[in-house]
Amino acid sequence: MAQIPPRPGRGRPRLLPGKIAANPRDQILAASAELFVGRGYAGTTTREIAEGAGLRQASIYYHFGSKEEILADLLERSVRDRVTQAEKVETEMEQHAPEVGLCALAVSDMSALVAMPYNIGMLDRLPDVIASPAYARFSHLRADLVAAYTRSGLRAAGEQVATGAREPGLGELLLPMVESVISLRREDRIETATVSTIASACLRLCGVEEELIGQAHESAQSALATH
Amino acid sequence: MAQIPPRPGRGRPRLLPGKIAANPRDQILAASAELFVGRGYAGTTTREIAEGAGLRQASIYYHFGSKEEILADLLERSVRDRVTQAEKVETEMEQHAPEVGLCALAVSDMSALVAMPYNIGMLDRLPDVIASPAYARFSHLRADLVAAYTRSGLRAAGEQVATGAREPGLGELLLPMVESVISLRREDRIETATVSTIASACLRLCGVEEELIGQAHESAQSALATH
DNA sequence: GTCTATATCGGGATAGAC
DNA sequence: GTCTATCCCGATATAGAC
Repeated sequence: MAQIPPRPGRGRPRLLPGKIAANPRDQILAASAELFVGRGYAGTTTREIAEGAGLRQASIYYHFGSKEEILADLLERSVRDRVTQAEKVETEMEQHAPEVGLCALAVSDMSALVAMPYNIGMLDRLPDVIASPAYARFSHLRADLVAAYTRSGLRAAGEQVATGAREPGLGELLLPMVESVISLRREDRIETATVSTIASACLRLCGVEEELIGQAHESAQSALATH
Repeated sequence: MAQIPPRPGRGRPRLLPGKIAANPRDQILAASAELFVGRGYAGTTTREIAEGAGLRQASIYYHFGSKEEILADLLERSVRDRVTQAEKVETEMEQHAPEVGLCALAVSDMSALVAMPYNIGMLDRLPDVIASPAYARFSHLRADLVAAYTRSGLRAAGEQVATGAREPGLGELLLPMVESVISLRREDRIETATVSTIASACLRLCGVEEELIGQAHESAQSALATH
């Protein structure tokens, strides 16, 4: 916030100049996100985080009480935003055709995933993260997300698909597919064609007929744009 | 510590009686598999492995040179078998209809995944495993698997699907979906209905028409049974 | 072949100077 | 607010008894 130029008054000068984020707290979060996703939570050391954030290992503890607290912060950011956005899209799409709603949900969720720095959307799929006490406080958000996909999926699904997909919940099939967008990223970017392909796959998975898919895309796109 | 006097013999008596596996080496592998998948590789300690295998931490090093060597063993088992089986199924299905081939590939691969103890099929998706030097020696096998799915998928795909799925490779979409069977397991068992649902999803993803899907299942099932 | 004991190292976290 | 220095614990791996 109130950053006085590098005048060495309160606190020593930072070891490295700032990168993307302005304040050190966000730099720590950014570095942690990258490392947690790239090496796992347990596989990442606070020294590596410090190096990535451009300060010393001990300085992290001025901003966070523990390594786990960093994880908790990242987890909350990554999941909560997706859930609120998913439910918002869901209600906005009630007036549209079922397959349009599902398409919009998938597209907007993938956009959210891709917009997240360093693929932190996959954080809550890592075993060491799930095993962490920090995860328990956010696991219900994940369940909300699955539920949203199940609802949208069942609306769009043809009959034979809907009954066949009771076990497991349709959302548990759709969500991994949507989240596969994460591993398809290259260098922090994603082709819009890839997003379209995956969204189409979701519709096909629910048995939406081929002719409707293309149109659902356009409808979803414009519906999302207006809001 | 040190409250029980030791008994002499060729090697001291094991701390705990054997569980599933007969020999200690397999017990170590089994315990490691469960722990690696449940807490990540870096998040698992050799003490925990030892406890799970029913011996002392240091005794592990009679059977394996290092923790990483255990990981390498597990990685090789889990991926190699899938690749050989996938390519075998692929050639056997050349004479059948394209959608039957893809269905058979998906079903047999899921069977392999589910047959693996403790979901080790997901091992090579963990960041800390991928970051490990042990992984590099097997990453090409993973690529072979993706390639097999891409080939089978393109054969089965309708035209608009095939062109739309160039980027990313179709296999990179199909494989995560097939592997989602892992997280849908409950207590080491999986409903055959779940496998069918996912296989159907693969066919739909490739644009196979709804009427053909049911029959493809039966054909694939019987074709797999004869071999 | 498994144990006990321990060396050695690395990681998270704290204390206190500036 | 960041640093240096260090504590303390836990983790991997080794040595050697039995």
